[in-house]
Amino acid sequence: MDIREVLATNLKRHRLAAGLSQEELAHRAGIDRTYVSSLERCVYAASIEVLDQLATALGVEAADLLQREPGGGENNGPA
Amino acid sequence: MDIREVLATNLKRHRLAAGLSQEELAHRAGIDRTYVSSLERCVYAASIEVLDQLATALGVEAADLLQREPGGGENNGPA
DNA sequence: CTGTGACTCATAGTCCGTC
DNA sequence: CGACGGACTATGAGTCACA
Repeated sequence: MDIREVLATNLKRHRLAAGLSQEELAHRAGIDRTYVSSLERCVYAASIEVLDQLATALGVEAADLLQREPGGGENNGPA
Repeated sequence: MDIREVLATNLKRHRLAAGLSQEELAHRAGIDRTYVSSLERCVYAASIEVLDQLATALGVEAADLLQREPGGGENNGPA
């Protein structure tokens, strides 16, 4: 599982949990609306700088946005 | 406190804890020798992709490298 | 409100050599 | 082994128009 997906998933989860639209989050984080969209669609591997901005705008820690889900991208074996 | 400093500090701490040189870590993470040096000197704001590579090479989670130190750049709140 | 292609600019990331 | 500068390439960062 790419780290981008982890970020995209967590970003969306936290954004929805905060009851914000992509536009609202983008506005709060001081970044472009379409950029947030791109991040949630794994178009980019964000730098830690925007990661920090996003986290602050969501009221969480940067590390929270990189927390991998136990069972989310679970791999059932090659068989 | 810049997020870069947090990364630089944690990166160095974990690298030393693992008993690795910058060269060794760079080799294990599959990234450039001088890049690790630059990261520890806050020259760049790494993307989450290299962050993940570094974390894996160190045997920790990407989120661990972004964990802020309580007491380092402590801010007493906006109030 | 959100996804997407296209585009420009900045910088992340590599390679090389030196101290 | 680690800091450092330069040149280069790949990709992230930021913005617009349209569906």
